[in-house]
Amino acid sequence: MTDLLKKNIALNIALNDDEFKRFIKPFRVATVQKKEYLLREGEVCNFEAFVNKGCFKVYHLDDKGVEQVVYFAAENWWITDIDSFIHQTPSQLSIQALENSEILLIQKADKEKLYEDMPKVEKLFRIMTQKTHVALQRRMIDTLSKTADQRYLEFLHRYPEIASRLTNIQIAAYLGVSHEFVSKIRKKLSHS
Amino acid sequence: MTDLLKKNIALNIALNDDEFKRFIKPFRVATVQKKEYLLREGEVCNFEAFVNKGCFKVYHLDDKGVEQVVYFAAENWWITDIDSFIHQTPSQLSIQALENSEILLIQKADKEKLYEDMPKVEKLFRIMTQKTHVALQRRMIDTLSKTADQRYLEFLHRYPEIASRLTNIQIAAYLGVSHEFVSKIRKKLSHS
DNA sequence: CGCGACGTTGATTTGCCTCAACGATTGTGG
DNA sequence: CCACAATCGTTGAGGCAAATCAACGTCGCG
Repeated sequence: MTDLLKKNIALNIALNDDEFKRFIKPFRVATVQKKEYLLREGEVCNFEAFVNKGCFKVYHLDDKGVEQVVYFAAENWWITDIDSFIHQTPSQLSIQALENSEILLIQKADKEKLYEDMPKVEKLFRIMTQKTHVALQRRMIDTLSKTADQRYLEFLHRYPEIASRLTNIQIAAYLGVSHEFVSKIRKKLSHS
Repeated sequence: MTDLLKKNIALNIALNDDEFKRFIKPFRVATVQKKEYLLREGEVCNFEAFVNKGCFKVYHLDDKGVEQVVYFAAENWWITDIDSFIHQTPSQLSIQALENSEILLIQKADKEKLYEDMPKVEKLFRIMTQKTHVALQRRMIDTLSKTADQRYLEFLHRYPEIASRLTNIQIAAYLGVSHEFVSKIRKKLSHS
């Protein structure tokens, strides 16, 4: 149940068995059905979660009702609306399951207790946030400088195992283009 | 010399005078002339810096030689290439002074010593990275969903004191549009 | 003064959107 | 298990946002 999380953490810091036990204690397992929401726009996000199984989209709706996907989270990813979580303000994002999923949930208060009790955890989340930030910075540069064709290929290449589980519509909402145009990109790429 | 930094830190954590003294010790003052580089693409970034005076751009050059500005940093901002800094790999970014500037520099090794000696510093930089990440996430959403006109206005509104010190060309490189188009946006906005 | 960086404007082109129609696939209730 | 609805994918026509290219005026600075 917690093996995947243990491996995930080991990528960033070393915890012995006892430390991991203390770390894992405040987490609760939850199952989420496809199309269910973990968070809806306007709610305050008071959790962080690790995806054990399944897939989620974290997205924003603009004034016209168009979706922008901030990120997808499949196995081995963490999900939260970091803005709402930190400031405890109403979320501008929604989080929805794209498949029947299983997650490990921790509440904000419990996470802060972990920070206090285990300095290593402070370090762990600092490193995780830094890595996420680096990835977003790269995506920002790509979005500013590359065409939709290039970004589509880039996305397939970087997240092949996630991309294969997504619809064109979902990928389009990540790239910031219409799904019709994604369809045309695929056609162009297929015979070339 | 270090007053601005002291205030900057106080926004995120509380340090007493002794703690601040220990914190500030590894920092060195440096002056950087306009157009000088703090970091060039391909170099490894082994510093982090706090801007006391002046202004910098952190940017990437794409294959065609077009600039994308990742962010501007004026007084009270921190600068580093976080990717290169963390992984100690060649930087894909450059950092250049846009004005004669003064900064407080800390080397990577010294920063890591601070993390070890002062757990509060670990927390400080975790919070700072989180805030930066939230801002970048918002910018990502805007870039995906809004027109250049809207993003131009948004930029002026969010960073008025920085925007007024920048050329059209620099703002264009931040928005991801041509500088000619920024000129046309300004014209349109001026008589409306 | 003269040069280089910046800003403006117009003509043309291109990337991508919008709308609409239709086929394919998936899901669901009877 | 099938029928039918809903969702998804494809394709085309037309339009708009923004790029590109080119020309020219302005400003600051060595």
